[in-house]
Amino acid sequence: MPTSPFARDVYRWVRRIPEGSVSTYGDIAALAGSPRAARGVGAALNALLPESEVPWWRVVNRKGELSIPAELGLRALQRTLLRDEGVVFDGQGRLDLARVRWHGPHGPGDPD
DNA sequence: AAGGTGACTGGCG
DNA sequence: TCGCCAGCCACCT
Repeated sequence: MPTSPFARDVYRWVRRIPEGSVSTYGDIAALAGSPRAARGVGAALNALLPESEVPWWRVVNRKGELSIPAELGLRALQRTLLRDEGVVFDGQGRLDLARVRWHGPHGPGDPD
């Protein structure tokens, strides 16, 4: 349910993140055409939450951490969903972006 | 319709 | 790397 053209593009790109991979707010913002709208990506994802078909849990911050607020157990849910896809967290609750980061539509394995 | 908020980031010490 | 800070910008009153 895109409420705006921007949100529609955000969902569109997030849907392309492969299972077992993640992307960052900044990367999605860039793909959506607004490189500086990383916060906007968060706002767009926040507007859909509960059981959307959009894999919002595959979006993390630039440090490989979960930015979603811990309240409502959403943080734990995201961690669980990612773990179930095989995404590994290190001892500091972060994931190795160099290894699980999705390289976009032109990256290996996802030619456009 | 104007102003506040925040699931962000890059730059700098 | 880490913490802090000031832009940024889409969302929601």
